[in-house]
Amino acid sequence: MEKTIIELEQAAQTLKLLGDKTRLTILGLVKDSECCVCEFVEVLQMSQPSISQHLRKLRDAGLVKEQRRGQWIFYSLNREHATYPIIQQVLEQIPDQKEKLTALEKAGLRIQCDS
Amino acid sequence: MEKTIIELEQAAQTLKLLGDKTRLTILGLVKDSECCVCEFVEVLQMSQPSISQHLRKLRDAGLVKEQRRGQWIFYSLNREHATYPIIQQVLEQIPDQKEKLTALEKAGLRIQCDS
DNA sequence: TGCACATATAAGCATATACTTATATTATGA
DNA sequence: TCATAATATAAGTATATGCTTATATGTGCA
Repeated sequence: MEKTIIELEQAAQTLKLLGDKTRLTILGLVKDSECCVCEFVEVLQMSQPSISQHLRKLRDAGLVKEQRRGQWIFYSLNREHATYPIIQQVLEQIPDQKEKLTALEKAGLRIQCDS
Repeated sequence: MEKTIIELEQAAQTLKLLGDKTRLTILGLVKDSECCVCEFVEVLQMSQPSISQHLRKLRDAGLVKEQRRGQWIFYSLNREHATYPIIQQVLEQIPDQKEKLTALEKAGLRIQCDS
């Protein structure tokens, strides 16, 4: 496997974004499945504008992709990003966030959308 | 090899420290060999107080260790830190900083101290 | 067309961050 | 003991950050 070296400046930018509990959790959540804003709000127990602002930073940096489906906007991890290898490594070393989504599911709060 | 999971909060704290070009370079430098403050100043072309302040943050978080030898204080990577695996992975994915030290050496500015 | 929901954006504000300059601390060596 | 070198710390300041509340935008549906 070819090893790609990530420019220091770009690595620092990504690491700065990862260096926040909220954003790190968001990335941990989208690692496995895409999520919409209201799910983040529910899981993280934060205000909707605050979540939106964090998502915007992640999206502006290109770390996540957004896709509108009906009234929801789903966010997913951008695995094509130059710094994705860093994100991947980091996410492997922190607790899995999946259970938080299954808890949502049990509470009937998971958004299932196929429009 | 046992895989250790790093608490999200602690991971975020370390990532925040890594998310700065200066500190990321410093960690890249001490990855291979310990360095003293004046070497960082030379390599990074920044003021001494600024460097010292970055080093303090890294040391307060426990990411680096310091050791006085005569009038110099040498800094090295703390490989016992809980989040060291993250740091290690990140440093593997950015350009090696070693050449900057060899450049210093050629310029006769490397501190060699054995007191 | 109009209302409700999901989301984004704007503006304001308190705190954090990363420098600067000035000064203190510690060690060396004449 | 004094001057110098290496480093740390303090104080000041401009900018960045992450929230808040208020409002705008876009979609679905009666």
